[in-house]
Amino acid sequence: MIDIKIIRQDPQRFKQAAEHKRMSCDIDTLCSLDDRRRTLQQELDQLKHEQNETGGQIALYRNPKSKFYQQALDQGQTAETLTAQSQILVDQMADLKEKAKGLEDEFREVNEQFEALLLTVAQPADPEVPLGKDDTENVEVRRVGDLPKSDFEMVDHVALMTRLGMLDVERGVKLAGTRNYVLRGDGVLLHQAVLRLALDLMVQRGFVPMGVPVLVRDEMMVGTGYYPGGEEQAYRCERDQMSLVGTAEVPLTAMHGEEILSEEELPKKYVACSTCFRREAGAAGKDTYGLYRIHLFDKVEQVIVCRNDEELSKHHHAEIVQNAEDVLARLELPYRVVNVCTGDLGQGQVQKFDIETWMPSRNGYGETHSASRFYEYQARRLKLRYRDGQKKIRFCHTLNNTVIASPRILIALMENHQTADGRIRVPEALRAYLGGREYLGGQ
RNA sequence: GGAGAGGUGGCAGAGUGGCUGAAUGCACCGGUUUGCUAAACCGGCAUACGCUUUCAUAGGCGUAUCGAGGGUUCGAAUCCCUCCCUCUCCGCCA
Repeated sequence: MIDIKIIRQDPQRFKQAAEHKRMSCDIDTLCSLDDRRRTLQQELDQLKHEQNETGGQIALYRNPKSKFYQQALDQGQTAETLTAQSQILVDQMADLKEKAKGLEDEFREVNEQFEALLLTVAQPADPEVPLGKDDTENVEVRRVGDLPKSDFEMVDHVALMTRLGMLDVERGVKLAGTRNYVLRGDGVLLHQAVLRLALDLMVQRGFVPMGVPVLVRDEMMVGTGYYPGGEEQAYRCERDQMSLVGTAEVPLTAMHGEEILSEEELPKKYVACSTCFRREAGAAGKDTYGLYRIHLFDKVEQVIVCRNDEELSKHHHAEIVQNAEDVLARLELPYRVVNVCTGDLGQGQVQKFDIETWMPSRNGYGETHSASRFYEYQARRLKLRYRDGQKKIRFCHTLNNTVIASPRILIALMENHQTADGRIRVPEALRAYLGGREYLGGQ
């Protein structure tokens, strides 16, 4: 969410931001609603003030405990005469209330519209973000690692894993429909090994490991920017007004919502491994094969909550990208980092770097990581604040990135590390998590 | 799921209709005193929004907020209703 005061100062900037992100937002209507809202509030405050004053005076005449009341009695007034005098004020009060009623209704309505619209204002992208309409215009930042070269016919992950008894797509679909799967045997062990490797690395780097709810109140979805707008992508439990999260970013970021942290405890660095649920609505027919686009997966996610300082945010952004790259290095996988263009940015994101890992079966790089920084966009929605050195209350900045998401990463892992004899070479760093095995399959 | 208890400021804890944005204590910040530390004493100390003074820091005024929403009343932390949450006991259960 953007501060309305900043929008008011430079509406043009936000119109353009929405345009670049290919989103629609009626800034003009928002501003006129804001004007109306403020006028109404002033009038209402004034009326309320008069009511409070009048109420206070009535209290003098009607409250036997007040000094005024006692003095009046001493001066020969009776309870009856005092009550009679107060009646004039009570009548005045009725007038005031009558006037306020209409204003209140209008205020409520205007304010509701205003708040709903404010939630849809896009955060302007960083100047470093390339202009572009969609993911085809993302800009490659760097490529790391050599692509595998083989003198044999490479097989895709589904064939490999099925043959090795690691994956059963058919039964996954029988159980839960398309985009579902059953992992088995080494598939499960490898999946867990990769997650654990990622988690351990993050803990080593000072991130606090967390176990968080994956079914959360809708306000957390709103607070992190997924709602309104993303309802179709989430499994929502209407009965309970709760949603299954598509990423642990949601609970990790929202965890300190409504709080005022102290500056010394920042930055908060969290890592959580959680199950992620995605409906993939609107993706029908896209990436239907294999483990690429599935409804349920596990992901180790990193979240940083830091001071309200753009340079600092950028610094942490680089840090969380590096963390992910280091995981891929340990898995000995070739990847590239892309600077995501404006048209492919989310509403609240200032900048996003995707990491795409080489997937031989796609003959290309496939997105495996996504690192975003939000500045105070999420924090403002979540009321996630801290007290700075001057004791001023400020909104935090938030950032997040994937550390590893599996089974998607298994596509790259299986395919890149397959051998001529149909086995899978286990990268050095992963062996400790697989009982020291150097290969999966064979024997 | 059944029965009961309860939700007040950073924390503890008063407050059952007006003088209560809220006693008191602790914590915290500033000051005085003091070889140092501690103690003692004095002062300050919620959040949000709007208006306003100012170059700005920082003020001033107003409104709202005692879990949330609605109601009764001239007036609600206080009375009534609904919901949410926490705790205790019982039942069930990974």
